[in-house]
Parts: sequence; structure tokens; C-alpha cells
Amino acid sequence: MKKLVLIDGNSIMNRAFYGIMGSKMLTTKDGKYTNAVYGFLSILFKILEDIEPQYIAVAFDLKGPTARHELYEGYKANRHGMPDELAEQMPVIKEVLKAMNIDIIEKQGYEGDDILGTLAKYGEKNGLEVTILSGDRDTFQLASDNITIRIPRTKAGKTETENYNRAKILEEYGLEPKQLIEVKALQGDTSDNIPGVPGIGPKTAISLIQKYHTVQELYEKIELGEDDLKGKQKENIVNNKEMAELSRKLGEINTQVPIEDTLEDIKLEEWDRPKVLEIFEELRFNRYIERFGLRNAESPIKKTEKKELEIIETNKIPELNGKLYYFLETSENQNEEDIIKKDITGISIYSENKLYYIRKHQNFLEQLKLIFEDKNIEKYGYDLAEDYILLKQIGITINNIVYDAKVAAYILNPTSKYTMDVIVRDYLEVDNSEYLQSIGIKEEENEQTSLFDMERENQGDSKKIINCLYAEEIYRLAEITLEKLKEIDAIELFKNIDMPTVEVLAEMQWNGMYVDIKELDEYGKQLKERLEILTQEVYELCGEEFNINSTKQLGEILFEKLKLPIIKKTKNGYSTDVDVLEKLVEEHPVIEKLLEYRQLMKLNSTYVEGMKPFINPKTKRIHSFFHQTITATGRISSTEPNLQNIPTRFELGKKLRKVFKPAEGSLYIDADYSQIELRVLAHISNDEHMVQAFINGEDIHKQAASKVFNTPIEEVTKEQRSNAKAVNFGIVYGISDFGLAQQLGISRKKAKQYIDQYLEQYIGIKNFMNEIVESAKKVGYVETLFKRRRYIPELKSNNYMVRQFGQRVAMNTPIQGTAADIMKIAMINVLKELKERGLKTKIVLQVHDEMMLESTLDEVDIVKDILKNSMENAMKLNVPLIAEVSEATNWYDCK
DNA sequence: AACGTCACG
DNA sequence: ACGTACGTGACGTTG
Repeated sequence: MKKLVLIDGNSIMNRAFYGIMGSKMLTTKDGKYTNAVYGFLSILFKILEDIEPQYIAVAFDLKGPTARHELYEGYKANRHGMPDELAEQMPVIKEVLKAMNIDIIEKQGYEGDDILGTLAKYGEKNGLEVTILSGDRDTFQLASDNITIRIPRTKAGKTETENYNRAKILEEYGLEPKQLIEVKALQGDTSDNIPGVPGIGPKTAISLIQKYHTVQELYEKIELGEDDLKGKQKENIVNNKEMAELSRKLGEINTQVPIEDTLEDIKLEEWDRPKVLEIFEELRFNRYIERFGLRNAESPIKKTEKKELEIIETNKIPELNGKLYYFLETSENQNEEDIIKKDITGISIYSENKLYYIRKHQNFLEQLKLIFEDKNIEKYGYDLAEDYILLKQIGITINNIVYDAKVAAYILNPTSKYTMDVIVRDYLEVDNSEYLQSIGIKEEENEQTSLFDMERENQGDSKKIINCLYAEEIYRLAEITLEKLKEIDAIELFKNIDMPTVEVLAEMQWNGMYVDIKELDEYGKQLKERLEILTQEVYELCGEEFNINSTKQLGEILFEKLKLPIIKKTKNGYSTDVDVLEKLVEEHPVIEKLLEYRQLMKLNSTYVEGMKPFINPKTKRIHSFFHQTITATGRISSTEPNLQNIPTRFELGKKLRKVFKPAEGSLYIDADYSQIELRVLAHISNDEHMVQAFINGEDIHKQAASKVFNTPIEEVTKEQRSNAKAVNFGIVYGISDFGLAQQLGISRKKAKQYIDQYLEQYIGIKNFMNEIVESAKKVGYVETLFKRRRYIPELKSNNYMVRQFGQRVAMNTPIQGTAADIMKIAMINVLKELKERGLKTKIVLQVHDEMMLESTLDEVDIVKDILKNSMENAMKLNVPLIAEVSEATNWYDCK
């Protein structure tokens, strides 16, 4: 059977636009957006591969009124036009389609859906198997045995599809596809502003149509008194007959559009390859150029200005003139004692328009030491935190770090990715893989680190070339990104906060946290013994053995075998998380065993067994990575292992902190900020009451309780305080009544009351929240006090939920991000003080609002002072910053 | 590789 | 009617 594919151009462009936004804002040289075109093509190519059709056409909406607008002036009245970034891509995709000889069908006065519907019926009549590719479900009414609707869903960057034919729709809705028109007539459609019948949602609409088949029949039955409707619902239906009938007309896809195109016109043809190549080059779609081999003999590689790299291989350090632009060449090793298991095998240096490459040789270390330790040479590189350790491992302490391309790119856009290749593409507008390929190096990109897989013979040579390329690019990146940082007024943030942080984090990794392995083992042993008992008890109570760790198996046991009530579902089955289990405790004795099992299992697998492999055999310490370019807000993150989520909320888990200890003759000095996020909020909102509360040293949650519950402050109960505390948290997160309700286990209505009352009382906060969202919508981003910027494309989404998320992000990011900035400043100042005073004390950990130092006994007093002062004076807010300091011989005892 | 779960601020 | 609190990372299971 021959196949026809029909594409709803507007809706797929829309999907593509929002689908690959943010993650990679593709642009051409002159800053035009290309993400929607790229995404559209990705979806198009996928369907061409999947279906291999003989016929294809793409329908687009044209501007201007349609027949539906004449029927109802409110039609699509709530639609705001597409954003400019998308609108400017519409002509581009049409150009591409033309070059591919794919038929574009547009018809004044008709919508894309109508064109699709007409063509689909036409195709079906001519014996074709039809697939409609659309982003929305309105087209389901067109489904039949030979017409399938395909909805692409972008999930985590991958496109998956859902297919709906007649059978699937029968199964899902219990209705014939055509009847979905009737459903919509009752239900309406907010996105198209189709009214429907008030008070009738999808569920009701579907069940009504299942019973009465059509709208017409529904009203006939009502007139005959043969219906079984009652109350408000019946009233609504009876009173809105006209609305329902109008809505039906609006919602029905017109399959009678006068279209001249015939089967012959929509036949799939060969591309105009040179033309497609030209457009793809302009759009910098190198992936596609490569994939379809568009650059063949007839269209050779366009010679760019860039010549082959001239590399001077030498054993001498070139003249540097106070600046070192470099890239280290490394190879992985198996050295268990290394903090980072890599060796430096060479270095490429860019200087004065020339590229040098020095391979490891006899005097290599001495040479590296000479340049890297020289305080008069500014270091420009990529990922200097890693270089810091690599050099430290061979006895070199890097000095005068001024520029890290990864960090610069992060500040320019904290929600992007920062491999060299991506940064270079984004800021130098060059495709490294394309270039390397042009000089005969085949590259295989590795997601994380941009490693390259090369042919054996020339592996060393290729590596050399790539690293030299990078060294040269670091030079150019520095020029360009520093300029861009100035443009967004973030140069001080970069120079005074994030660049100095590089060294702080590298120091923390280098210093590490000592772990008492014997105690850890003992702790683990106890967990495992108890786990063994719990496992047997669970088996017994459930009457069979199964894998308790499997949510699938556990769900079947609990909800099918034991018939416990289903509280919550996940998209693949029953939910068995703590919230659910806690609600079931009374129902069955196995539940409390499960809760304990879960807790112990987590502790043992993640924190005992998971931690062991990371203890360095030489230092007996854990040297976690602290990443500076991961979070969207400016916070630090920690991996391998994550030391920022060691248990503390429950006693049993907290005991684990006892295994973290300072060295013999040292103490931990630990400090955490009190309420830093609320203090930041008080400062930026300048809310009178909250500011005053902090200045007076009041209990902030108690004050909130007093205001929310309209109770004198002395009479606030513990429960009220605890609820108000949750409201305070909610405020920081970007409040939503649903979230608060869930947190507190109260009704949504009640939660809304709390929030309204809170915002009436803290009027400054209310204003801040409104203003920040407004501003974010206008300029597309929010900033911290220190000008750290986060773009929020979600605010422009067509999806309500995504937009809401954008708003919460707009509220939360300045708060969380400013707090993160302050902490970075404090850490920098602490280290500076320690260095200036020549102290031996080391920084070992940061957990967002907590900082831990390892101090020799003789330095304890002075270090406590330094720590407290650095944190409290990190910046001047209009409320005091308070840091609570403690000392102890293990982490657990740090209070 | 994705999901569910759970640890932290 | 829809279906969520903000920011992370790691584990075990499953497809």
C-alpha cells in the first residue's frame, strides 16, 4: 500500500520551537534563530525514515480571518501571535521545503487542519495509507482505519511519537473519531477560545457523548424528556444549546477545502541538493549536511578563511608576554592514588599568532612549573579547576588564574552546555568537527567531555592538532566572551566572584574529607544486619519472596495481592513513595517494615557502599568534584560522590556524619548562614515588615505565623509556626497553592488563603513577586544582585504549566542565586584571609549555606573569627547576615 | 537510558 | 479541567 504523509506545518514548527529552546538556542552568524527549523527537519527526517512514504505535503496557516472567525468573532481571540523568534523562521522552513521539492499547501481563509483533513480524505479515497503529523489532538477526529494521527513528543531531547488510528481512539475514548467533534462541542477548547458548555470538562463531555452519541441527539433526548440529566449540569446544557451548536461548527474540521493539488503534485521527489546545501550552510546545519552527504564532488567544501593550523613543535617555552593561552593534553591513567586519574602528556600554547606544542620530555615538569607558578603570567584556559588538580598532582601550584572559557560561557548562559566544541560553536561560530574533518581528522563527539575517537596510527597527531586548535580558540573566546560579559554588565561577577571561585573549588577537591573507613564499615555492617531481618519480615508479611527494590514488583504485591488502596499513580504503574507508604501505615503491618527497609537500603547503598570506592587509598579522603557550571542559579554542585546530600534530617542517617573527621591535631570549623534566602528576599523586596523582623532579630517564621493567622505573636502555636515556615519556603520557591497544600496536607483553598493573607501582610514581597515576573516576561531573563543572569524561555511557552513554571523560576532564581553569590564571596574571602595570614587551615566543604574548614588546633580561634566575619560581611544587605559557627572532631558534632 | 525513589539545601 | 512547589546527584530496576 502506498503511503501519504501530511504535516501540520505551523503546529510542528511550534513544537520544534519550544522543544529545543533553552537547551541550545541555535542561531546563525547574524543572530537569526534556527531552532524551530532544525527541530522541524529532525521530525521530518524521522518520519520519512519510519514511514518511507511515496507522497508528502505540508500545510500552513495563512494570516487573516477564516470561515470560523465569521461564525464567531471570539474564535482564537485569546491567541497572541507567535513570538518573533519563531515568526522569523517560518519563511525559512518554507524555503527549505521548496528546495526539497516538498509540496507546501496554504489556502487563504482555511486553517492547516482543514487542508490536512481534506487531503487525508482525498488520499484515503485514492487508496493510500495516510499519516498526519500534528502537534495537537484536534486532528484526532480525522482518524480512521487508514488515517493515523501521529503526535511527536519531545522527551529529554529525544523525539518519540504517539500514534492514533481509529482503533486507538476507540480504546482510549470509547468513541468513534468523528464523535470527538461532539465532545469538543460540549467541552470547548480554551486554546482556540471555543466556548462549549460551561461546567463541562473532557470527562463529562466524553461520558455524555458515549451515552447520547451526538450533540443533536442529546438535545433531542432532552426535549423528549428521555434524558437522565439533572441539576446544575442539565441547566447549563439546556441554556447553552446555541453555544454547543456553534462550538460544534467551530470544532469540526472542514474536509471540503477546494484544493487544486493532485496526487502528482504531492509526490515525494528528489531534493535540489545544491540548493539544500546552500541553505543548510547558511543555517549552519552541519549535522544534516554530513548526514545526507550534501558535500559531494559537485559541491566541494567551501574554502573558509581558516587555513590549516601551523603548529610549531618544540621543547622550549615560547615568549609569552605575560599571558598564557593554553590547553593541556592529557591521557587517562589507572593510578589509584591520583585525585583525578589523568596525566599531563603535553601542552599547546597560543602566543603572538603562533601555535606551539610541547610534548612531555625531560625538562617538561620544570618548564610547566616555571610558567604556571609565575604570578606575572595570566592564565587563560578551559576548565582550570581540573588543571589545578592535574598540576597539583605533579607538584605545581597554578597562580594568577584570570580566564576560564567554561566559566565565562556559563555566566553568559547558565542553562547551556560547555564542552569546547559547543562554546566554540556558540561564540566563535565555527564547527570544530567540520573543520577537523576537512583536514582529515575524524571526530566522534562524546557528550560529556568532547573526547575524540581516532584512528590508531595518527591518534597522537590528531590529539595534538585538536589541542592546539583549542588553545587558539581559547585566545579568541577570551576576546569575544569578555566583550559579551561587558555587554551584559557581568564582568565584575566574572572577575570578582566566579573566576576566584575556580580556585576555591579546586582547593576543596584537593583537600578532601577524611573518612574513618573502620567506622564506616561498622555502620554499614549494622545496616546490613538489620536489612537482612527486615527483608525476611517483609517476605513473611507478604507471603512470598520478591525484589523489594523493584517498585513494579512491590506495587503488584501491595495493591494487587494485598489490595491496599491506591493513593497515587506514576505514569508506569503504582506509586510506592514515602508519601504513599505513610498513608498506608494503618492498613497493613508490612508498611512500616517497608519504610524502614527503604531508609536503610538508601543509607547502605548510596552512603556506605556508594562512598567506599571514592576513598583515596593514599589520603584516606574523599575528593569530590565541585562543579561551578552546572546549576541554573549559580549554586555549586558536587559529584563522585555528592557530598552535599549526606543525611542530616533523621538521626539514623545523621550518624553517618560521624565518619567524617579532621586530621589528627585538627578540628572542623563549620558555619552556616541563618535564613540566608529569606534575608536575601527581605533585602531585594525591601519589605518593611520582613526587614524589620530581621533587624530586630525576631523569629521570622513566628512573625509570619502571626501575620498569616492573625494572631498576636505571643500566642502563636507550634503548629502555626510550622505551617508559616512552610509558607515562607513556598514563597522562596515561587508560591503555588497546590504545592503548599500538598506540603501541608491541607486543602488547596486553605493554602490559597494562607498565601493571600501572607502577601497582603508582606506587601513588599507581593510587589517584588509581581514585578520580577513582569520584568522577566519583558526582557526574557532575571538577574541576581550581582547580575548573574538566567534566561527563562518558559515564560513564552504556549503550555500553561510550562509558563507557570517559568514564573516560579523568575521568583526563585534571584533569591537562590543571590544567596549562592554571597556564599561564593564568603568562600573567596575566607581563602584570601587564610592565605594572607599564612595559615594552614584548609577549606574542605560547601553545602550551599554551610562552609566547613579543617583547622589545626593552634589556629582554631583565629579561624573561627575569619569564618564568621567573612560570611557575615560578604556583602552589605539592609538586613544583617548571620553565620552560626561551631567546632567539633567530626561532622556529626558540628551543630 | 529512563524512571522512580530519596538524600541534601 | 489541567497537574506543580525551587535547586541538585545517585542508586537500583527495567526496557
